[in-house]
Amino acid sequence: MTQDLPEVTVRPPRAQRPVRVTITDVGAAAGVSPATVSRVLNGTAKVDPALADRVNSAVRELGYRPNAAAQGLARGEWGTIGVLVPDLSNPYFPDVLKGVSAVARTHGRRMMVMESDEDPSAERELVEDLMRSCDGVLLCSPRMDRTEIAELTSRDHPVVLVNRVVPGLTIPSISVDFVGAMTMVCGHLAQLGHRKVAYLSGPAASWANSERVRAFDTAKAFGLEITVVPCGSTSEHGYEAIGDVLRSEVTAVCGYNDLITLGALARMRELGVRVPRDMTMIGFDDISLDRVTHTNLTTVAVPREELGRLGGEMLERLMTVGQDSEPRYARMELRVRDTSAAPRTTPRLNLPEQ
Amino acid sequence: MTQDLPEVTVRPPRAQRPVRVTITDVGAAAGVSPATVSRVLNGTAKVDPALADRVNSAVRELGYRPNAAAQGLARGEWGTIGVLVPDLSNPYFPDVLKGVSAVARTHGRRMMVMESDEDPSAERELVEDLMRSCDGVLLCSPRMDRTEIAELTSRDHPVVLVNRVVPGLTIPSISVDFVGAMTMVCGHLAQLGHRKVAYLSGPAASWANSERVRAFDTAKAFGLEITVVPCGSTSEHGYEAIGDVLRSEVTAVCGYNDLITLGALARMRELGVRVPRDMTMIGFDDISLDRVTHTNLTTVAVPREELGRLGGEMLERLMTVGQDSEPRYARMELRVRDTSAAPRTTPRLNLPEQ
DNA sequence: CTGTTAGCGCATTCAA
DNA sequence: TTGAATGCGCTAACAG
Repeated sequence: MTQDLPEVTVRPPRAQRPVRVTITDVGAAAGVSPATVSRVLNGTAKVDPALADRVNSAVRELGYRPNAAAQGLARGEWGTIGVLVPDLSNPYFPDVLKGVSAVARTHGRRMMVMESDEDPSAERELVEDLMRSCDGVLLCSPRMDRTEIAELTSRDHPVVLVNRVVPGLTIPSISVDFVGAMTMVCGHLAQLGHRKVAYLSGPAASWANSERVRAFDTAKAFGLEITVVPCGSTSEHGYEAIGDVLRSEVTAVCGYNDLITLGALARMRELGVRVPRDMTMIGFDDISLDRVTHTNLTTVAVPREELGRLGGEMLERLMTVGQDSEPRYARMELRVRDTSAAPRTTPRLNLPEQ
Repeated sequence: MTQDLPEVTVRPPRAQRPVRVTITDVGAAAGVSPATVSRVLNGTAKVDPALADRVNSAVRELGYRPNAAAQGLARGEWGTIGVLVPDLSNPYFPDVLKGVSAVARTHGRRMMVMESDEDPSAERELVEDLMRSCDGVLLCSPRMDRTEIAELTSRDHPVVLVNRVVPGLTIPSISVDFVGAMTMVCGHLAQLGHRKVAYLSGPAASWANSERVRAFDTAKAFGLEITVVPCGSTSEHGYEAIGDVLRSEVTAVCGYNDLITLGALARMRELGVRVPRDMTMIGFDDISLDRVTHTNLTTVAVPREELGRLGGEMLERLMTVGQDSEPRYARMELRVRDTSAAPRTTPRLNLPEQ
């Protein structure tokens, strides 16, 4: 030997991979066939209690855990559902996820989560990925257009839409009547005596946003004049967007969601605009941040966790029974609180725009 | 025929299951072997461009998507990482998830999410489930005790701890120096002249909480007297818990997190206690709700998304290189803003407790 | 460069 | 009741 070096000089840093204990190992240890182990573990068939005991001990001793991929392959089911959301930072979606997660576990399923980062063009690939790894998919507030949704749902893979309804397509969906909700808001404003209102709109690709906007046509009939201001989805967006609005003659501002409205509110306070004396502010979603913001925001309550639960249930039904359910709507509710009031001055007559 | 009923009277509502297009189907359609299809899809080996084209067309026409379970089984890898969090409603965790999700996709992995609902006894099973369906697992703020962590990580399955360090065990972890952070807070308070401070503590099983508490021993040496008040993790908890505190002589309140502190703050405002004039309030995490709350909270900034990213990276390394990395710490920072000030009155001398 | 073969770990036939 | 055999869909090692 030239050196004292051991035979194997370089041991490549082996990746930490589980030493797989298989069902065969368990069978061997318990002195039974793998099939019996499977039966004991799944309760698929009656097994001699004595054998069952031996199997169970072996399982415990070896720390055996069935390989989910193998089970999935053999059963033709992954035991997993997928959820796509636009943005995890938006408190709206974690609440939905919470609901989904709960029902998923109830049905013994795992939950895969993907985030599109508000990028419609990213959704397609993510959904495809979910489809090939999950038994069913929940699309939360998908930003893609109806053509893409139609295509994605045409492959017969269970899909449920949350927060989106695609007219003309019979896709199971659970949503909120956004038009109705925003109409209620407009009614509230009209009754208070508001005439000119600004709407801080949501993400461009958001269906929930365009639905809200649709409500304004009706509102017009009631004498409400609504200016749509491009905004976004975060409090920052609201904070930034409100500047121009203040230079207009509006007496009330509705935000696409609570975050936007609260952001705008913060800016207004900085500028000395008092709410609701000088300006009525209305949110959407009811993120129940009251305790945190000390702002009793007038808003529309959307049952986010329930949306998740109901969506999960629909998906479950779709996967097991294969029933095509109708679009459903969760209850929502206008919560009139402290940020809406009659405009201080009688609203001026509509002057011709210059 | 007795009736006009069709032959098959009752078609049992077949569950909607994907018609599985397999790699063999694609091969057949393209006139090549399944292996070749696999090769062009994975770029595993050089393939005649002509064949590749035919394969690609076939894939497109048939709408083929590889079965993730089968791939996982064949490759011995699921292409999935799992994340366990205590509570999705706590804005802290979605932010971490966002970071994890981002790096996961970077490495072509999917993300499985589970929630323990702050129940330490639920974690065990969830982690087991994650382990048998994911290549690696990220435990975020696990509530279980160190024994259980030790056991769970002893099976050689890649696990990374986020927001938790287990002394004595060499488990890769990414966390924040909570003791140091809280010590900075205490120093800040001491320098302002505070003597008696209340701490609204976090979830009982939270390690991050007990670490924060540990800092108070040091603080004692600097003359700070800190009362630990059981609280929780939500703004509601803070709102409820602050009542008793106000009846004591403390001049400053620290919360386990921003939510608690803001909840307490809301209650104090209701009661006419002015901040920071009458009371100094300090949070933790820096949930950057400023825009929303219009409260410039003095707090400790914790880089949540970065924690997720770094945790994900560590896990990735662990899975591929198998390198046992040291516990790492993310940078945090005391952000002194508008809710902390010197106590209005000179703090009274320490009177003997009665 | 390509096709054939042999598992991956499990559930589920089918016999015994 | 139990064991042996088969296949889920795919990748990888092997020949050609």
